[in-house]
Amino acid sequence: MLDTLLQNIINRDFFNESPKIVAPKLLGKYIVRRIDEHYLVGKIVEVEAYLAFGDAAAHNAVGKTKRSISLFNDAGYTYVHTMRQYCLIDIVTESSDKPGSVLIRAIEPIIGIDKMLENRKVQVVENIGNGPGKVCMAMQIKKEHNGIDITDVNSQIFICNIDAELDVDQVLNRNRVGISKATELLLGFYIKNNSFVSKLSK
DNA sequence: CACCAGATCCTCT
DNA sequence: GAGGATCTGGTGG
Repeated sequence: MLDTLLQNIINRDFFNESPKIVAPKLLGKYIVRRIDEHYLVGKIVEVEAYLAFGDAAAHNAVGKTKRSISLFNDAGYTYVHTMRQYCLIDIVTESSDKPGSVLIRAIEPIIGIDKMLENRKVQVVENIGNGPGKVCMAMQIKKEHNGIDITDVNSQIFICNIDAELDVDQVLNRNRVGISKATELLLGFYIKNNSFVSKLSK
């Protein structure tokens, strides 16, 4: 399976659309984290779109700053930032003059499950990656991975596609989680009946 | 320089 | 379901 993944890396064109288009397309794709010679892989089961313009919850809302500068890269680069003591990872969409992105909120562990359980210090597989901070802890994604090219097989992080497209009725839509601005926008997307999607705390 | 909100998570009740 | 841990960047004085 790993070999098949490595032969099916998603190219930049896939990400070169608006975040609200890219977000649902990313569901069911595989995020691969290479650490030296071994791999951690998770299926993306929940994402959120953050728009390039007019989105008060997006980190680009106040323009280009030290924190948000990676959002102004071209499509297919990472935007890793810290939220309190945790890291979160986005994929940048569209071209550099349109700083939108898609947050990876949850993964279903596929390869390297024992290592990810250890990274997360948990016993239950469902608790490995059901939250954006948990995804980064499980896959050992840190600030140093900000601004890297996820369409390059030589990168430490890239994204692959080996499954058929999800049926539209398998994708559900909801408000974004954990924000206080622009809460009315339905820019959260997740796979229906998937037990690895993050819980709503409220 | 000080303050404070924030795309979170964990440990209790 | 509530509250605390913990920390960095953005903003204003």
